[in-house]
Amino acid sequence: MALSSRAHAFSVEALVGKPSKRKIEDCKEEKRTNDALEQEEENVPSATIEADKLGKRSKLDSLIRKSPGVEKSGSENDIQVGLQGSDLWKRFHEIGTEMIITKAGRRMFPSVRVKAKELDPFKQYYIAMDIVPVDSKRYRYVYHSSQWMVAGNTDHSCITPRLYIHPDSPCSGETWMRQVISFDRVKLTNNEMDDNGHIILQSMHKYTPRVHVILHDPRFDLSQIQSLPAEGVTTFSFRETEFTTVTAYQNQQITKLKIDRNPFAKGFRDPGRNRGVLDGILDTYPWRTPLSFDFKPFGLETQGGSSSSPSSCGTLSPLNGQLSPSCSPPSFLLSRSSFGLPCSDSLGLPLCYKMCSPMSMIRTRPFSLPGHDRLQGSGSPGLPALTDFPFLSSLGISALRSGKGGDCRGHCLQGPPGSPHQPHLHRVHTSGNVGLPPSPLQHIPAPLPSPYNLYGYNLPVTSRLARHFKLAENSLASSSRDEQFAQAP
Amino acid sequence: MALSSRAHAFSVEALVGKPSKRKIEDCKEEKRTNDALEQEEENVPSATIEADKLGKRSKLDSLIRKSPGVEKSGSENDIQVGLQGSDLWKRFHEIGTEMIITKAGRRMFPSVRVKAKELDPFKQYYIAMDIVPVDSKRYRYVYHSSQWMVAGNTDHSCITPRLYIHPDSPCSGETWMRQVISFDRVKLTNNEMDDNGHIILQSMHKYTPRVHVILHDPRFDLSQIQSLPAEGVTTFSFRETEFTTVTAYQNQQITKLKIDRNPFAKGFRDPGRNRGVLDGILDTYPWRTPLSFDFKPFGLETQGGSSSSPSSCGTLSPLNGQLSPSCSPPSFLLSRSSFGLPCSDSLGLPLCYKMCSPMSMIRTRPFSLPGHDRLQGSGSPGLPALTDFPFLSSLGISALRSGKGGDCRGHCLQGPPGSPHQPHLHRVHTSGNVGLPPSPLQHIPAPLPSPYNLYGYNLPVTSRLARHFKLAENSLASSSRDEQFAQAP
DNA sequence: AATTTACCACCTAGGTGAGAACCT
DNA sequence: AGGTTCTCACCTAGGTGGTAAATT
Repeated sequence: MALSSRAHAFSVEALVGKPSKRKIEDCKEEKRTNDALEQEEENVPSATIEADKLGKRSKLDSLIRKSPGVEKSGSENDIQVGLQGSDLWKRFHEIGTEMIITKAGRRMFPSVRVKAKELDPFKQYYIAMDIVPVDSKRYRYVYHSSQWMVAGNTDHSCITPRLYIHPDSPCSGETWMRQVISFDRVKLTNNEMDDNGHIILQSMHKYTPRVHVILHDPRFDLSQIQSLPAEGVTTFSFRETEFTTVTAYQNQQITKLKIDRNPFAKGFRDPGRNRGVLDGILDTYPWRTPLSFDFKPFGLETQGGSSSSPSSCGTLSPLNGQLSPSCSPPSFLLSRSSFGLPCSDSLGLPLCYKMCSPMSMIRTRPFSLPGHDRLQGSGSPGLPALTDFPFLSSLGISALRSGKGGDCRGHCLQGPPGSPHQPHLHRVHTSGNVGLPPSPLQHIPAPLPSPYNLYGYNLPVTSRLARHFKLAENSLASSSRDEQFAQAP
Repeated sequence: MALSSRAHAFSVEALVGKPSKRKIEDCKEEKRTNDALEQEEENVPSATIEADKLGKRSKLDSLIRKSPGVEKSGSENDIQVGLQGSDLWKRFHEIGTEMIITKAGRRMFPSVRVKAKELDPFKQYYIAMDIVPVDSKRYRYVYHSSQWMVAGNTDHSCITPRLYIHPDSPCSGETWMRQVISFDRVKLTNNEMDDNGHIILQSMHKYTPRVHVILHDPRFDLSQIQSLPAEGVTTFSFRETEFTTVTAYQNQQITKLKIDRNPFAKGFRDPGRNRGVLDGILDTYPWRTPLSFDFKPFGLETQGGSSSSPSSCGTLSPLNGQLSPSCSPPSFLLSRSSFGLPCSDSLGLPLCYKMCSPMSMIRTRPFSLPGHDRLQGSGSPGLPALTDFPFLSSLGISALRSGKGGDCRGHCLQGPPGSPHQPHLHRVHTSGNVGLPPSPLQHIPAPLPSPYNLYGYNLPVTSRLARHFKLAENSLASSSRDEQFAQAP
């Protein structure tokens, strides 16, 4: 093991136990987290759902539901988003997830990958991600106690998170639902002047990613998009994806888990560790803990397969209470007056647009640079973010390209400073063991994990091995999954 | 030099001279090619333009032209598309371009990269590429004469070329025009059963790529796209991009040039060759011949820069004559009754849709796998092609994903067998020194080539070197270009 | 003293033509 | 004998955490 000497000095013994003691947080936040964890360990969906009901009601009511199976009772919005790879996320969360941020931008590991259900197959949607502060605290890691301590306060209210629009947006509901929606290529940076379209975060702070499903109404002329109010936004977040930003890993257990699970860190793995042959294979496929499977009621869709498993899609009873309002971050939603006028970056490479005015819009077609976290994103590299706003030129604002050229998919929007708190927004948190019965297949033993349910990257599966796994997976159908689903209230 | 022994046995002496004797072709084809070459050597635009006037007239007439500057006189369609890297293409063309095709799919080198002008900035366009046969001949390479000879006939009429829709489609005219539109990630295959969305070609045949600019009318509802007639299609082709398909290189000069210019073949370069330091640098940036610059009247746009050089945009007088009709390939245009109903691939991975009925349509939003040749495509890897047709499910046809997952951008459509010849189509070939005055900047010496005008790939430019080049480029503005422009009649 | 930065070796992922083996 | 397929070494391109130096 090659671990930082700093972490090594204090946290060696912590490597033995798996779920380390939870970090110190203010009570409300702590409670919220523990609630979520309990749910997750019961293998039930856990997601914080924020929905712009105003827009949703007017738009989604008009959806022609053609999806077979479950018909929701009395809810005008069935949209469900499930976290993929929640097992791995939970492993990190139990320790206290840390994410490296660098000036040049660093990918997340794990990355956010979701599956969507109950979208209208015939409607177009944008799917986007942002990362919002969990609280207004600055943290520091105390090595001798292996804990994160509050180290001060930060005012996030003047910073609006950049929005990363999935490069496949807009896309039909049918297509979104058929795929794993991967945000692999999102990069985090601590450079406030970043012009690469990366998500800008402050180090030593707690954040949580959010996923937004945005209905795109095609009736509006795309060239007049600046006057189109954004409607039909449903927002999801998953407690286990919360993390603390760092510029160097603090907790040695996090380092170890990252090295173990991130294929790109394979060079740091200890070859002398006692692992069997199967262990080695499974490390290559870090999708789940070796020989540990959990079975969710949501339908499995293999990456290459058809959506042939309509499996019982449980529903969540919506809880309309505000979730720990004093702790919830200054969130903004992609709703009316959230999308705004993008600003040209002063550096001449405005790959990430900031919302400079509360002007609502839905982009016609994203033009992105990083471009590579498509649906079920492969591990291929990409480059940041340029947004295509047809109305830019009419405002004398030009979107310029990165000198590094290349890809143009994936990009960030950023809200105006001072506007993160939208008064008309509310946050709905679904919790508890509600409406999601375990799959009838959940007790079927799975001999091997499916290579198609793997984490994030294209894996070095030899054709022979791939065939083997493919067969195993097909026979298992919907039994081998690792996801958490949530449904909009 | 590591060249194939086969080629080495016969073609060594040919390495000395640069422009080898032209291959043997039937007269009409040969004339056409020579015409084009003469134009190119005069640094004037050379492109074959095929335009669906029927659609174009009705649609483009309604464009509100907001683009500043040149207003075309009496032409209802100003669209111009210029080939990037035409110098390199010409180098290959002089020898007789060969493209490797493999079962798994092989990229083109050079790849097709274009710039578009005079699009409506506020309209949405699809930009697509296909590759059509130049003739119905099968060729074989005669080593002792270093020539391609006709070796038989082939009936291409039952094969409709797959259409590769640029992964950034649809995109606003403004955005398209701001970028180099790169088809880097197109792959060629000889596997007729290909399910990866690659372009299927026959070995030992001559082909030419075509670029299509397709106006997307946003007034049509995207979910009803199957009933939307495709209109406003303008097609461009460049004579110097013609090539012969091979499974192994035949002409040693081609091998040499590929190795010299393709960064991925650097491992085969001869380190002992006599080249100066500058030569070495320039080989890394194969955009143009070292220390040889040509200056075109079209505006330079650096990859990272703004479109700040409005330079005189000449126009081409359209020639409405049919171009060597007996030789022209069974081409199909993306016009009415060209787009059709995509078919699910029998292999379960229908990443490339074939047009099975003469039903016209424009896709809402491409869903692609290879996904990586964005505007000014980077060298990042990607995966083939899945198309998102919202109406698929209503027809009981499902688009499935590749097991390799990952990217979904870039994809092919294929026309129905037997329908490649559209009776209402005509082909317009612009030729000669028409309407394109040389740039006033064309005699400004360029000390170094711009790293932003490079061929295809993201280049290993160190930050120091990049800064150097960037400065040089900025001072040169529109003087350092390598493109051929054409305008739709 | 805490945190950040720059650089590095070592990975993943995939694009080259060479050359041997294979096919027809 | 011509043409194709497969594997390979050698590249490009870029994602890891370690490490030491720099910064605050």
